[in-house]
Amino acid sequence: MSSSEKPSRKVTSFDVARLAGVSRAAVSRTFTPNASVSPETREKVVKAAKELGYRVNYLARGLINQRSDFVGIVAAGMDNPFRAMQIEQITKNLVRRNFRPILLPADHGESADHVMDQLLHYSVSGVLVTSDAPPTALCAEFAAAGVPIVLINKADSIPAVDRVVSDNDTAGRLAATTLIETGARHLAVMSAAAISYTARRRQQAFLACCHSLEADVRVIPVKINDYANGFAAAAMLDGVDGVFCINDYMACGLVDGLRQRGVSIPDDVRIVGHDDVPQASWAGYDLTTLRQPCDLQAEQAIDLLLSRMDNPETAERVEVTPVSLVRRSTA
Amino acid sequence: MSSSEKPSRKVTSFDVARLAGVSRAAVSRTFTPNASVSPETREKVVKAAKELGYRVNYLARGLINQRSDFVGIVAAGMDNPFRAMQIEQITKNLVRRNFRPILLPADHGESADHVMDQLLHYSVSGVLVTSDAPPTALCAEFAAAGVPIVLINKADSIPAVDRVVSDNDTAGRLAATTLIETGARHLAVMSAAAISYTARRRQQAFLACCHSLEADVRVIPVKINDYANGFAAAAMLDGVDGVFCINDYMACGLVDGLRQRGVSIPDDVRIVGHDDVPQASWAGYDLTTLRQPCDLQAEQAIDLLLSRMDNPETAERVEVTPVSLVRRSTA
DNA sequence: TCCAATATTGCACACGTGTACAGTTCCACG
DNA sequence: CGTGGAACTGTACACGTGTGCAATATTGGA
Repeated sequence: MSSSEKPSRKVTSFDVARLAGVSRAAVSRTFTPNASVSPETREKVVKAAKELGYRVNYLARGLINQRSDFVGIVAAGMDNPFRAMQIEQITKNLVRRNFRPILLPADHGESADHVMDQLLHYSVSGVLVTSDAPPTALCAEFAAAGVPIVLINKADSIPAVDRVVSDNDTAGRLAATTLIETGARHLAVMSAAAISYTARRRQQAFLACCHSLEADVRVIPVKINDYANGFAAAAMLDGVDGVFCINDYMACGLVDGLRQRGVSIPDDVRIVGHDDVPQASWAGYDLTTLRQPCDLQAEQAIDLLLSRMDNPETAERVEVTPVSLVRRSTA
Repeated sequence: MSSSEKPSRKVTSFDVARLAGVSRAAVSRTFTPNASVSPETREKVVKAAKELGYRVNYLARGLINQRSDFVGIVAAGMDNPFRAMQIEQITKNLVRRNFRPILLPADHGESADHVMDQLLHYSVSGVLVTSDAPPTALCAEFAAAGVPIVLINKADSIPAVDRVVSDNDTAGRLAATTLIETGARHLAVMSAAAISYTARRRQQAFLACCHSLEADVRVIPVKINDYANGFAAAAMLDGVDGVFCINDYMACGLVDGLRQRGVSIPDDVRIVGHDDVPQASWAGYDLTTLRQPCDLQAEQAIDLLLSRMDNPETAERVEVTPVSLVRRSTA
């Protein structure tokens, strides 16, 4: 009201110290956990701070602590709903643990280099990579610079770089057995194996399982694992009566493409997807799919980050998260 | 190879200066745009920097420049695909302009306070708010602290707080005329007007247009503008043959709900959505909808941010982005 | 050759904070 | 009352950088 302050300058710990009649160190200690301050000093400081609207400058704190509470998230393909789920889980988890997530979209391959390079200018506490095209060399550089880095669903084994990967082998096997069990005899797997480790791995496991069961199986290659490619692929399914789509995003496209061609699901063609994105449970699709617990993945990835912050010398670790079959109406 | 350096300590401009045989100021100037350095000095510095793997510490730079290149993004309801589009556009635009987006999920109302409060500890260059529940008081506090803040699709007019809003009035009118034009006679609008300014505004415009055309119209209130509520609302449509869904996310639910009840679209019920999310163009829905240009919104929001950074005293401004009708098969 | 104008350089300070160290106060116990 | 210890406080330095200012080197012209 009457306090018509002009906040032209940021208020610093000096101002608070002066107003509270204590040393600046006392102010610092008041806002530092586990520091030694007497109750009355603390009270004076808190009062003065509130009056001035003081907030600790975390950048300055990070400068001296060599640790900034920032965590970089490198993500590509944000049109895929699963990516959105991932990012939501990761950011929420980070914020809950008092980190600040810096979100870096890295779609065009070469831009990932540039974008990740930028991160090295901030003293990020760590980096999470969910991109499909991570520059391996750059990851190694982060590790060399002492920045903990965790890859989610990535291939490359890099010294000192931890990973969280979904159980793709079980996924491929469950997909195959479910399709066969529900009556499919001529199977196929749709994936852009060339550009995605995850797709490659699931495809291999699926094929291996089919072969061991002596089932007829073929590969339907696509360029990108997205809706449009799934939709278009509906035209290339002659004779196939059971398809494993490497992700739900593409599976939705396939379902729509098949329906448009008058193919009945699951009577003519059975479909199993992967990820359990929200759309998979929508009544319009009701996809049978393999759920990937992206909340758990976020949790484990950040745990790995923290653990490596404490002792950076550990050998690289791999956490495998379980998949679970969600039976719906497409298989 | 042979250079078995132990990078235990961060390399600073001192190290570079020593190796290059120049002063530390020369190093700083080399990496500062528009600074005066001779070509040969610059070359020596660049060479030394590359050899040591030196990177400017942006936190320290921000400390002295009073300006970190961080921009906070406060977002809620990330399950809505439109939010994902928004976040993708905003982050890409920010990165392109050499800012670092800090993504803050703020779902549970009171947590928005806490989360935004955290931002004041970093010298963020600005804040973008897309949340449906923005703490007005806190926004004012940011403005008072001299932090530029832009609201996207928000209601409150706050001194020194700029806004980008979609043209909700035109949206409501276009929805009404399109439904009537395609044969609907008993209209309805579905929205959670209580919790969302956007929903309220579109609903008002829709109702006003219906009234002026003397069309029969009613309101179908829902709790949240999401898929599940849209799906459930399919049971409450007796007599209605044209529905304006406040967003596509909910419209998808309504479509699925109606189909499950054997209602034919658009013969029995016409539907117009809003946002033009990816799913609206999926063959399974093929929603007639109102496109909101979220790339343009991101561009304008960041423009406003920059412009207010230069002169903070400007009166608050409002940019209205156009909507365009996308005719598909549901109306 | 000499001078003025310009370009470049280095010194020193500033940004806002955490914390080791030494000094002070206080309390409990012998 | 004396003493040891614990609790607290303040001083001073460190973190890594940008930049004003004065000093110096360079250039151009007469």
